[in-house]
Amino acid sequence: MSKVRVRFAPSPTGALHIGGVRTALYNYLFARHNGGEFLLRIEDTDSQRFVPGAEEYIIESLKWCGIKVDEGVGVGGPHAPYRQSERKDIYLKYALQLVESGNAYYAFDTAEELNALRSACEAKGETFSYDAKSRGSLKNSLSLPAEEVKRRIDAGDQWVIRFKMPENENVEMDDIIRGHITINTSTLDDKVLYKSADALPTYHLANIVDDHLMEISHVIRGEEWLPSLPLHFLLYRAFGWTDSQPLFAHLPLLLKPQGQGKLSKRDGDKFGFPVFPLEWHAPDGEVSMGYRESGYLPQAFVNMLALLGWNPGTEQEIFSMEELCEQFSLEKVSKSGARFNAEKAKWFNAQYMRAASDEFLAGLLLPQLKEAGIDTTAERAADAVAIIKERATFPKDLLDLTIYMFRAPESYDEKSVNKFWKEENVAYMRELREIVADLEVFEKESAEHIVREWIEAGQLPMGKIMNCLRIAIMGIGQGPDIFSICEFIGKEETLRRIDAALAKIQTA
RNA sequence: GGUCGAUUCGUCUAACGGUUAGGACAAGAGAUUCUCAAUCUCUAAAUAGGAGUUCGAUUCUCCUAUCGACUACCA
Repeated sequence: MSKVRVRFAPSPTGALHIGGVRTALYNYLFARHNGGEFLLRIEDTDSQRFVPGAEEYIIESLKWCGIKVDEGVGVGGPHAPYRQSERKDIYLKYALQLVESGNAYYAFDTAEELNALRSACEAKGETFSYDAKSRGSLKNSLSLPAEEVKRRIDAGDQWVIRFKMPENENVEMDDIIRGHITINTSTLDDKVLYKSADALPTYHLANIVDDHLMEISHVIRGEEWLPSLPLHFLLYRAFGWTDSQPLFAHLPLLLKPQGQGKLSKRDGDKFGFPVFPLEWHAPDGEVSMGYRESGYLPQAFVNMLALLGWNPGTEQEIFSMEELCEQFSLEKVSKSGARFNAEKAKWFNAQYMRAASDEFLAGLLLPQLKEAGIDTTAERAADAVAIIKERATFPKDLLDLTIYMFRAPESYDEKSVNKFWKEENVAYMRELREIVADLEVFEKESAEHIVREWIEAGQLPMGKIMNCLRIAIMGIGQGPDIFSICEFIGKEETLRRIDAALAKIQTA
């Protein structure tokens, strides 16, 4: 097999949604798995829909995900340029080649004329199609005399080049994911390949020409392209490139979490969770949230996305990018569309949070502490994080989970106080304060041992005492092991907080 | 409407014609703990329907239903 070369070829018409990111990811994984190359090509042949900033957004998204581009926009390469708008000069030649070989023709019908025909047909309950049946009665180089065609072109009339779809021919195609597909050309129309108005090709032509020129070996793209696969097969044949034609794999679509239809860019964040990898500022001022800004770790995001439509057939769920590269195969991609589960996405993030090193998490916590007016060292932050990291789903949870380790409570949770801070318990707290004060070694294990002995010896109410201690130290009724926190804040601070609680809280 | 595609627990999915149809998220119950999470254990939960092929069908074929994509001088 020739070298594996795949491409991700988005159109810069807005932010890349997670379906697009998944397509890029699968292309990347396939390339890595096969020792091949991953290219990024920008398909900006629609000048009408171009959105400023979209290309930068795409590049930044891939970077954040850890998807490295080997060749293409942003990195260059032997087939540069990789932006189709910068390649516009090369497409006309290929379009004309098709006209000369009889596979395409000039058409002069205006958009208005065609729209009128469409509405007229619709009114009759029919569908207009520019095809073998209708092309003879429309304005094109097949129906018009040669002089007329020449005159129109010379006069600067606007024209397009359309593919001349063969009549009643079965196109036999193979798709790596979907298997064998047969389509009869009679159901297809004469697609526009090139338009003189902006001297730009349409997707179909540009795509085939560039994939050929860039020596693409596999086209891995969304299922929405399946209906145009026969056209693409026929284009390869018309150009005489069948032998070097890439293999195709059409990925199942990502569906809207609620309602119906495929996920789209316009879905923004109306579902209460992001559909974009990064926060997106649309030109109209609308801001949509991103996975990055919502606190997802890129590894968790990639892991979650990889499993949406693919799995290796084992029960493994947590994969590093390296493992994904190693195990990915198109044969294991499922055929049906996937609706994804926001809860599971959170679960993945929590898994990566708890697996992260204390130092890494401390790096996330430190700025939050600073914001809260707390100055501490990276070591202290790492120690704090070690105590609570399996309780965090997102980086932003870290502050709430550790704040009481750096700052004595300013108020005490009313509900907990009412439940536990009773006269008899407060008496125990006074005793406990003295036991703590007498401790020579202030360390979790030994302190806990001594306190427990005291409780057991006096057959005291363990739960009540511990909860009161928790209220005094943390101000709230829940959290991690209380002795770990006491050890963290130290003996002096522990005593200070107990004294403060004793002085400040009214008995319930 | 037409063409194509898809259909396994609520969701993501596993099971190269032979399994008590497996796992994960979510849900429920229990264990554990000083509390809350986490963790562990358990429970409930699915082959869209109907024909056929076969000794045997989640798996192959056909029909129906449902869902989806496409049906632009958009990608």
